[in-house]
Amino acid sequence: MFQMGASLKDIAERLNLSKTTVSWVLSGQGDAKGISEMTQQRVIQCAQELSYHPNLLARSLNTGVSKTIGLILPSISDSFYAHVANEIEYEAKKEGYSLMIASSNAEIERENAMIRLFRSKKVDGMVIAPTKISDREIVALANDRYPLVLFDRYFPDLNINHVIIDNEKSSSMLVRHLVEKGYRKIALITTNPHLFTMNKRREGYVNTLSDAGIHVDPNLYGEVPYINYKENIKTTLDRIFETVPDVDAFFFATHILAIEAFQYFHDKGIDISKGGIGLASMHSETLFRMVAPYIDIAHFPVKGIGKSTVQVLLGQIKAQEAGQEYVPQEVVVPCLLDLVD
Amino acid sequence: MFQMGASLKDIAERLNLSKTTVSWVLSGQGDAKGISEMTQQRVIQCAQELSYHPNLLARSLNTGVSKTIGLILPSISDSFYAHVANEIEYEAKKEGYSLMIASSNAEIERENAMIRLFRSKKVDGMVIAPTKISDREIVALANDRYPLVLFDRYFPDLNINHVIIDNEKSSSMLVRHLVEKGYRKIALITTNPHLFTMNKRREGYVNTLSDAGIHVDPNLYGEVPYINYKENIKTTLDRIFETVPDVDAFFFATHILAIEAFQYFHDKGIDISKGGIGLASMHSETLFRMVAPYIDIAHFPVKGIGKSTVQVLLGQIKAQEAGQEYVPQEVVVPCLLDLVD
DNA sequence: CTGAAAGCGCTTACAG
DNA sequence: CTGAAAGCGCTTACAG
Repeated sequence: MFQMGASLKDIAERLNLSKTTVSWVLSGQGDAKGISEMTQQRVIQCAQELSYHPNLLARSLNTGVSKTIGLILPSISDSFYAHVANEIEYEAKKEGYSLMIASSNAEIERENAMIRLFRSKKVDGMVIAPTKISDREIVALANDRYPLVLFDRYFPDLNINHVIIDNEKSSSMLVRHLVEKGYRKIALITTNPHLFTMNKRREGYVNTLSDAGIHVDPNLYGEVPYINYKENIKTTLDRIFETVPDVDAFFFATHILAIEAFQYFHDKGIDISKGGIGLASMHSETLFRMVAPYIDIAHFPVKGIGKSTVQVLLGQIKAQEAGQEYVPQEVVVPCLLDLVD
Repeated sequence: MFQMGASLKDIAERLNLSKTTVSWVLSGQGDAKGISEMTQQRVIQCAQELSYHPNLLARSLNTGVSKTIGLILPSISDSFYAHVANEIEYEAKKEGYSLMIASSNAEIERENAMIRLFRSKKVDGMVIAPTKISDREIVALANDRYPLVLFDRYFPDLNINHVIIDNEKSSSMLVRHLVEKGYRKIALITTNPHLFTMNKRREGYVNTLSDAGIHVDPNLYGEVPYINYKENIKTTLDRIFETVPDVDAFFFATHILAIEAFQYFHDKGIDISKGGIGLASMHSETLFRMVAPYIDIAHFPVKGIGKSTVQVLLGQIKAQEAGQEYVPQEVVVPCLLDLVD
């Protein structure tokens, strides 16, 4: 070890006071407990001299509250998750909570391991963007009433807090706008269709086309496995262009697919800087607009997701601290539509 | 509180064993301590039934080791920092460490507060991308021999671990390549010049031009204050085009400036998709290449930075655990050059 | 106005 | 092969 640092006891001994007294003044209860002004001064003084840092582990062990929340994401570097993480950290900090963060790499056993670890580290609650439909440790958390909120993805049949976006509505709006602009052969490019989220986006697409009396051509549907999607998307697009040569628009169920498609179009000499081909995407990235000036975008509300997520989590923590029965919540945060004519 | 969960004591009582015995088998020392096979089975069995989660706070309090490292970044959502964070988390996890993360928003008092908090939370060490030249709490950490490594920016006069990139060399290479391609009026766009990092990049630029016998025109130098850089860069570029109308190339000391410049060029009708104007940038982002196919890039080695950073940190932790004197290290990770002819 | 004591859940000499 | 006891650094009734 390097320097272990001074403890309450050190200060108490040095000042010939009890640990109790020192603890009280250092935790701001000096006046409340009626500690004399002078004693308080001496304590504060001494704490500074010894450069006292309270041991929050000891406090947490005692109080059962760690003032820490655990965040588990498929990846920290993905720009969507990174932005949400940033918001969560900001909101948590405002309420006096720190953040432990871990990525699951979309591997279920990693996710499970991280959940167990965070439980053992006694985080007060967790925010998780889950990897798979339902799962052992998440179910265990829920059963034990461990404060928990899911986002991005969730399990319709599990009664757990979750904050999601208005998947169906936003994709409906995007597709409707493409239709309004005159596009008729609109391809849907999506991934991991077992995800509830992706399904909802697909429903939005299908329903909107049906409502508009447009045939939903299965040949215009492309499903790109998440693993190796950068390669797989090329095959998918090739196939669509082959089977439906007059495809006139593309709707990407998530921005990472759009990015790869841009590259594909570029390589194929398909110009997307003009308004020719119709484009729409759920979420975007830096420079999206410059590459595809006419793309319609439903921006994920990262701020709203981060904020709701923390609010809901703290709501559960506080309710349970107060011994109340807690009813899990669903929060739907609308996307910000960015449509171009 | 929700469920407090079972403790060693609960298991011990239930099995009529001592906490010692239970602790030993659950921490894998069963065989070493010669606990009978049967007892071990019973303990493990019971732990499962009670769904025992060891309280790592208690362990840490006892052992003085939290197996946690603290990471402080200007921003979690910035793509460079997010990628480094991802690597750090990965490397740390491999070694059994968890990550606490906080953003300083490039505000010095936030940074200080987070350092104090992490000290109190007893992280075993910290990785910081500091905000300002030198600083109270960082100096305090160094004085107390607290395991610490700085990255991205650092203080030449403080003897602290740091991992940085080959700023001067990489910018030299970029500028030299522009010169080789025939550009002569190369503007340098930089920010926060008080940063050691930015200075080095500027030196690379200046030296390379001088060596090539090219006049270093102060009018070609643009310094964009970090605060509100998205607005400020426009003024800067306007000024350069005014004073040096035949400027033929731009070297951006960091990618975020390049991104804004792309927008500026686009708005001004300056086409960068052809090879006309010379471009170079330290680091890049998604879609960079599509927007500016001919830009020369020195990619920041996020993997290398993440890896070195935890290696060095763990090196210090282990050395000090072993009671050895530790000498702070400097690690320079080279950028990956991506030059286009 | 201040203190002695118990306890949070672990680990680890020490003892048998 | 197993246990009693002290201690990590805090907080918090309880007592005076």
